Amino acid sequence: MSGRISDSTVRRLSLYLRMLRDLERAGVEFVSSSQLAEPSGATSAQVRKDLSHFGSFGKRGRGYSVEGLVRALEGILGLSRSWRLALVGVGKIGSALLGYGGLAARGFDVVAAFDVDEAKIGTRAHGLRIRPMTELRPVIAECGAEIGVVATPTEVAAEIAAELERAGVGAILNFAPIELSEVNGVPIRTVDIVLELEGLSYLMSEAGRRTGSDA
Amino acid sequence: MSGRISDSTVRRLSLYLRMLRDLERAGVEFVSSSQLAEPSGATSAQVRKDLSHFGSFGKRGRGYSVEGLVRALEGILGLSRSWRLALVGVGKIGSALLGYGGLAARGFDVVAAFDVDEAKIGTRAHGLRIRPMTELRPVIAECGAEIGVVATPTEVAAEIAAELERAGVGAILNFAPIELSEVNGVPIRTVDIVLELEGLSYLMSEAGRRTGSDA
DNA sequence: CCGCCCTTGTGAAAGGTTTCACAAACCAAG
DNA sequence: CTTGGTTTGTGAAACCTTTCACAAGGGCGG
Ligand SMILES: NC(=O)c1ccc[n+]([C@@H]2O[C@H](COP(=O)([O-])OP(=O)(O)OC[C@H]3O[C@@H](n4cnc5c(N)ncnc54)[C@H](O)[C@@H]3O)[C@@H](O)[C@H]2O)c1
Ligand SMILES: NC(=O)c1ccc[n+]([C@@H]2O[C@H](COP(=O)([O-])OP(=O)(O)OC[C@H]3O[C@@H](n4cnc5c(N)ncnc54)[C@H](O)[C@@H]3O)[C@@H](O)[C@H]2O)c1
Repeated sequence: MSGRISDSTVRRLSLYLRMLRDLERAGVEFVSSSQLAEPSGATSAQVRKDLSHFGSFGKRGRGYSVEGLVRALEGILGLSRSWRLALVGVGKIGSALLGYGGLAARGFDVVAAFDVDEAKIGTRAHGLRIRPMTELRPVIAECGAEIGVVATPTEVAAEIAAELERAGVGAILNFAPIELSEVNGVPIRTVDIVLELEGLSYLMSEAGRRTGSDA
Repeated sequence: MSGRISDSTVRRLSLYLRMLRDLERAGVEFVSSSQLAEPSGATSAQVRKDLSHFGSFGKRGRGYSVEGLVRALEGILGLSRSWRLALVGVGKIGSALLGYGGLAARGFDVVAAFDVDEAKIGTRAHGLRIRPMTELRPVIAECGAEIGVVATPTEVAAEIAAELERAGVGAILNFAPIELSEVNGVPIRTVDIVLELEGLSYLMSEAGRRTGSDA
């Protein structure tokens, strides 16, 4: 039980949790691994294997208690608490995030926002005052933000990530299309839209080549 | 050579291409697999293996011609042409995308935008007229958009994706936090920010548990 | 209490990806 | 032309993830 857990397992656990919360809201009491598998495109064996890394949560013949498994997964994923985010770069993507209710709804609260643009500093975006970069360290220390969000132009993204790490965040979410290397064990996840589009481009080209050259 | 190529290989090919384009702009003529590996966090062996699925592009003892490999990867990834995107849902995320120069710069042009909101229909966002949903099919057919982008509320995301597919797009990029199942071989990539944050939550909790319980 | 049906938890097998390690190839210098 | 230094391309090995398949356990009706 519980060695090093793969990224894809963690991903799926999040998806299971989503479904379980829906089931809980709907008043369902028990769920089987195969029902749980469906929405995430996994198999029932995979659900059981994923869970087995962390313990034994089901009742044979009966399935999993929805409520019990929700609590268990929240514990495993660290979602029984809420997390505080510090956003750097209140441009197009940064503003979209500030206005996105889906974050707070799932326990991710943006508690501070920073920018270099003098015109933006001091103004409010979605109820949050935009602060100058000079306040990054003290404010992050004070409000105890655990996750830093990089939404600045690509050229400065690496520098901002380093700055956030020095300011004490425990993880970074990056929107700049650049591979940031994690330092000091601070994990970094990059949301790279262009990379996703290029993946789709490959698949479409591949499909075209196959149908085009077969005959 | 060339069986089914894994997702992670395609991902890395995109990253290699990015670096190669920078090198080309900088006037570098040759590059070795180890130089190419660095920025994407891969190993030189991985670079060579990735490329070997598609052919033989290097010169032993010398490395890869930057220009040659750029062209080769553009061909493989389908990036020697540009792609047309149709955006559905011009809200916070949709607007951010419309204003994002990084898409067009990399050959992804948003050529049509759709919404149900009467207040938005007819207005222009970043030079593009926002169209009613009734025009989805004819306009996509007419302008030949290959990629559909779903930026609507989660509740309607699946329906919109199906609509896009019926309208004839060859791939879908989805921003709603829901796992959409691909139909008719139309690939779907979901950008799920909350899932990324939950992955970070897991890693931070895990780190806490390890340092917390060890002694 | 018994027997039946159902579903879990999990070793073992299969399948896939990454790393290793080295022969083959290329260039440049002498 | 030969030698030496360098880097590719690639089977084989190591590693990791997913799938298989079944014994073990639990509930329920009789
Ligand atoms: N807009 C999108 O839809 C989109 C999509 C994918 C990726 N991205 C990426 O996200 C990042 C931001 O994109 P955007 O479109 O929001 O850009 P933007 O120009 O709208 O916003 C960038 C913001 O960062 C601020 N900034 C610049 N330098 C800074 C610094 N050194 N410190 C702090 N703040 C600084 C700017 O003042 C601005 O407010 C870019 O890397 C972009 O490639 C954007
Ligand atoms: N805002 C963010 O930063 C953010 C981040 C991650 C994910 N998302 C996801 O992206 C999606 C859009 O989020 P948003 O913040 O832009 O929301 P939003 O409410 O700002 O925009 C949604 C837009 O979709 C339009 N719309 C609604 N129903 C429609 C329909 N049936 N057909 C066509 N258009 C329709 C609305 O009129 C609106 O313009 C949501 O699924 C959200 O969960 C948003």
